[in-house]
Amino acid sequence: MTDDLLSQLNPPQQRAVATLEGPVLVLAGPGSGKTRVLTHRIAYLITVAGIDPFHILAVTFTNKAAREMRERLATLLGEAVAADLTVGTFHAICARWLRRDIVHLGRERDFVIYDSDDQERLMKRVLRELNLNEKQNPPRAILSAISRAKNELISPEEFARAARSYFDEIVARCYARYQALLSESNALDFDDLLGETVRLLREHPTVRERYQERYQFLLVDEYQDTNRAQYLIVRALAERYRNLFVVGDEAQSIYAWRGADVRNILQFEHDYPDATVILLEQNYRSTQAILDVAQALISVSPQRKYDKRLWTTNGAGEPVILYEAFNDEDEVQFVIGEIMRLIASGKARPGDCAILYRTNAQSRLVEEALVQAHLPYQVVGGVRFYERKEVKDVLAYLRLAANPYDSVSLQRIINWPGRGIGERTVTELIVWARQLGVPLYQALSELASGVDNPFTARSRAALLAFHALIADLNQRRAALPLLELIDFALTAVGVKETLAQEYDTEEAEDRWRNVQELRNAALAYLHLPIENQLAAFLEDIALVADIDALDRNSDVVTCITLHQAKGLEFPNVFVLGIEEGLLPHSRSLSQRETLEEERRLLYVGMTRAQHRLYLCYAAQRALFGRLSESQRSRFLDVIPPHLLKRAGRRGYRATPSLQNSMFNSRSRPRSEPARQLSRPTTVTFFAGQRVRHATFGEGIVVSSRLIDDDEEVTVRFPDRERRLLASFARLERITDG
DNA sequence: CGGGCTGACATTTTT
DNA sequence: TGTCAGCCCG
Repeated sequence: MTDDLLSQLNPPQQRAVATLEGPVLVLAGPGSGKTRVLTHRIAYLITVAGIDPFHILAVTFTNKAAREMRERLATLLGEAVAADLTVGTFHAICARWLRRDIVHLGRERDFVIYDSDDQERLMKRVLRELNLNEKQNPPRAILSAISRAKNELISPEEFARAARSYFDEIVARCYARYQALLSESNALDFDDLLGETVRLLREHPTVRERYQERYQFLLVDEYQDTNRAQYLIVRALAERYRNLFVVGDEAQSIYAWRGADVRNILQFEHDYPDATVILLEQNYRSTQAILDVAQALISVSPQRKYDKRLWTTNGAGEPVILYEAFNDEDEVQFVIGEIMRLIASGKARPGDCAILYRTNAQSRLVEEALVQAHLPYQVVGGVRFYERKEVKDVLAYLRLAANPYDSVSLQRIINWPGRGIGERTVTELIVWARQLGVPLYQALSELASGVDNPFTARSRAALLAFHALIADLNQRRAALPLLELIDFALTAVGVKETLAQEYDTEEAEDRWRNVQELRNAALAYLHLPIENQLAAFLEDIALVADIDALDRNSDVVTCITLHQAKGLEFPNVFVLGIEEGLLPHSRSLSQRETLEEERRLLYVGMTRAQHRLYLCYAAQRALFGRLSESQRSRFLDVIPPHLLKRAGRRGYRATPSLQNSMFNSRSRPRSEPARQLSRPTTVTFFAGQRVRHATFGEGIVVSSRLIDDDEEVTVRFPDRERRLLASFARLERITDG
């Protein structure tokens, strides 16, 4: 067994697996087998060092990774051993710990977890209460400021003290009220799961020691993407035994925008001077051609403390293709055509292909084209199942059954289905509850007991009926198995009838199917004790990520954002929209750090590819359904041309309109002149476009093709069709309006 | 109170 | 392109 575990590994991997004690930092380049190292190390700890799996904690970046790791270990060591390990994401692990120990912080263990939609609803309520305008104070912006504060463990009071700007003052007031309402609702948001855990470990030495004793061996994956709170959790746990094993790659740090701090990994050696540092540089995933391109891109990155040099024995492989498209439609058509070609020639199956993009919005066009081509596919992300309205509405009832103080859920369905409680009445209820200083649900209870209240008899009756419904659900929770509870709720609420009434037949059926799917998901929880079923169900739903649903076993094309693609690999990878403003994204251009993160994002995308990598960009792209010109990304300009094989509209460069060229020259910093490859300038036309010719007048473009470095455009003029060379004809585009 | 219409406006990435 | 807030009317 021991020999087995090490014999399949290269020397640095072996060191990483066999260095059992003390802090270890593994810098693992993409495709260098870090997952294998992690699982083998755990197996080694258990079988060779005789460590009880009970004492091992492994933190992964996604639930899916956790599940896969546990499965692999079950194969290596058996189900029973794997079951004793603690494996999960920071959020899932913290949620579990808090269920057990949050009482030490003076809170209830049946808390609900608020997702970003819940957070936004709560923040809107806060703004209304504080008489703040939603337009001037966007809830999302305020929430993101609060999230940043929470990641740094800054309390509302501290935030208020440090506030310097007007915006910070606003945020400070919102933060305080937001936190009060969360607590009143017996709810935690994502950041609280981490922050409250830090507080628990900090403020309660006996609890901290208990966890330190339990988790004597710690493993943390994707360490470059941990935030301050996660760093503190790890530090607190590792304090005693110092058996801390972290794996990461600074070049793949892509989550600074949500609080990840790359300094955590860069300063590991400072935090733990006795750390063993291991570099994994042999790549087992990609061809040399792919690595060369990726290396060219990342070598320009300024901050690289650990300069890994990836190498492989895989051979050169096929050249990386750069496709220059007329527009986004053309780009997608090329990708589909290429996938079909690969499949037809037996070089690939649909499941070997992945289409990567920067923003979810780009997936629409891709999806449409895949449908048209009859290619099977899956889109990761986009409209999430558990965020669909009908699903969240039903969930709101279940959440109230678990915790009636959940005010966001209560407000969500207090009038769904319509039961005569309008906006006016809801506002009145909120104001009244605040006067009484109690959560909304308790205000309803007060109402039932007949105290003085501001409601009309009609409103009061409606509110009481609603209160009775929730109280009933809440009572049945303890006695009913989850499935029966759900069925009871669906019937009592009249969900099916409500959907039938709200939507036309087809959509109502669609939505009802989604509700049924939610019900099916509950089947997995029936083996638990009845009193735990609902809580476990709700918690898992709150913490699932899109990527968790990714199915690598089905033979379908995967469409996915660059962020979600981290950690995955595919034989054939297509990266779309490598254009200024999209990748790098326009929101990242103003700061060096955010811009560099975009570079790493593309690096992550490129290094997902095993055999074939296609890089694509388009000269025109529909944005909000409006056509706009784009320029190839600066990231492409640092790749030596000989590493790329160009395809498509070769030599194309957009002829910017006057407005565009003004915009471009202004938006590009003077200190950084535009890097341009020397390419002939041509003009691009596409079918259907209206054009004007000095002699022939107005016409419509029928088709267009490239001849050498010029473009032949066929245009139908009033008299007849003519073929023109774009460089001579001086065709003028006619734009409507 | 509820339904329907319109116009404004927004999109980065996600546990 | 799609969503959502705000307005009007029954």
